[in-house]
Amino acid sequence: MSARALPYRPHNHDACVSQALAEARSICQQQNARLTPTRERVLELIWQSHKPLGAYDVLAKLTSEGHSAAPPTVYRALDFLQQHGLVHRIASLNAFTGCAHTGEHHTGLFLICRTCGNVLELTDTGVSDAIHKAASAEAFRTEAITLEVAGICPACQAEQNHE
Amino acid sequence: MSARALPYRPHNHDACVSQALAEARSICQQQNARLTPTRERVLELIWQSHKPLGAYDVLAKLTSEGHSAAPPTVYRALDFLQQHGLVHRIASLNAFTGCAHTGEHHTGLFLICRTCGNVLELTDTGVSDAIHKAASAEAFRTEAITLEVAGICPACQAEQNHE
DNA sequence: AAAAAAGTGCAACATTATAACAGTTGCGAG
DNA sequence: CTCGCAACTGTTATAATGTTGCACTTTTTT
Ligand SMILES: [Zn+2]
Ligand SMILES: [Zn+2]
Ligand SMILES: [Zn+2]
Ligand SMILES: [Zn+2]
Repeated sequence: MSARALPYRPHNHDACVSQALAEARSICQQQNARLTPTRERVLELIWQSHKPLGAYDVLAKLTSEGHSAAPPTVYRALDFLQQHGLVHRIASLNAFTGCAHTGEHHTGLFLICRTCGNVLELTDTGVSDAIHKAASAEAFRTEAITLEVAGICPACQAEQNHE
Repeated sequence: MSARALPYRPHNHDACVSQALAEARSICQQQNARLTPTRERVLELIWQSHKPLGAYDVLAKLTSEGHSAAPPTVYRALDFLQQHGLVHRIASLNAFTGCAHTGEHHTGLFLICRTCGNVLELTDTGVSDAIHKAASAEAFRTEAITLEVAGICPACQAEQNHE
């Protein structure tokens, strides 16, 4: 089989972060949106790892940096980032994760490891076609899809087998 | 096209409720689980309509009936009902809906109308096969799937066109 | 009947998210 | 330039959702 996806193996995560920030700047410029320091910092914090971060986790990191912040600060930044497709909210975790497919106008499928907490975002036309087809069969007009798969990632499966 | 699914047309909803309760009794008996009065009443309240109900909505109805209840009462009943496959939690709404496919050991796909709030639960092997396939391709071991589709139901689409 | 297990009531608390309003900043029109 | 609007931010308070811990009761098992 081919190489594991990034979250499942050691990698230069700083590259993930700087690429995400670069794309964010580019996208905001295109869309005439202001990626203010707070927003950029929140995005960077979200990208600290491939584990989704709760709004209050972000808040704690901000305040620990001396940033005088309250919940609305964080939620407003997260709303902005979601609106511009830079982060996703994981409904089953009440947490946020950086978008791995910015600009692609995609329907994300999230693989959430319940052991290590890492999340891998996929896009899969087979899946989204099947969903649209099923919805259409009921004459339902689809607008948004929440698709979150919980389970065990390959790295954690290997861990388990070594025990 | 064939007849619309139940939530999308007038129907004898009392039949939905009594069938759901009958199945619940049968399933609990099979599984040696105790469908106590509180649990049964919560299930009945959840089935009051095809719109998901929040835990605190259930709580309000219980207390308005004179039942001395606190949040844990409701959450415990809901946990029990979920455990036995009698209700589902809709993560994107923080709300609960009666299971329309009890006993089938299924992966639900929920079509959620953002206008009327009704939810239709489907099972679709095409969809779940596609999801399992996508997860397997990443060597991910799937345990649970959250799949919620937001949009406009056929009934509400018709409404819009009449305006 | 005694012991164990499952269920319930209750109080307190934890977590997640929003409302309302005042102040500030960036930016274009005149 | 500077006035004025729109977007953004800070702050306080509050709403909505969910959990913990413990004492007590009911049911089941032995
Ligand atoms: Zn990375
Ligand atoms: Zn893992
Ligand atoms: Zn019905
Ligand atoms: Zn509708």
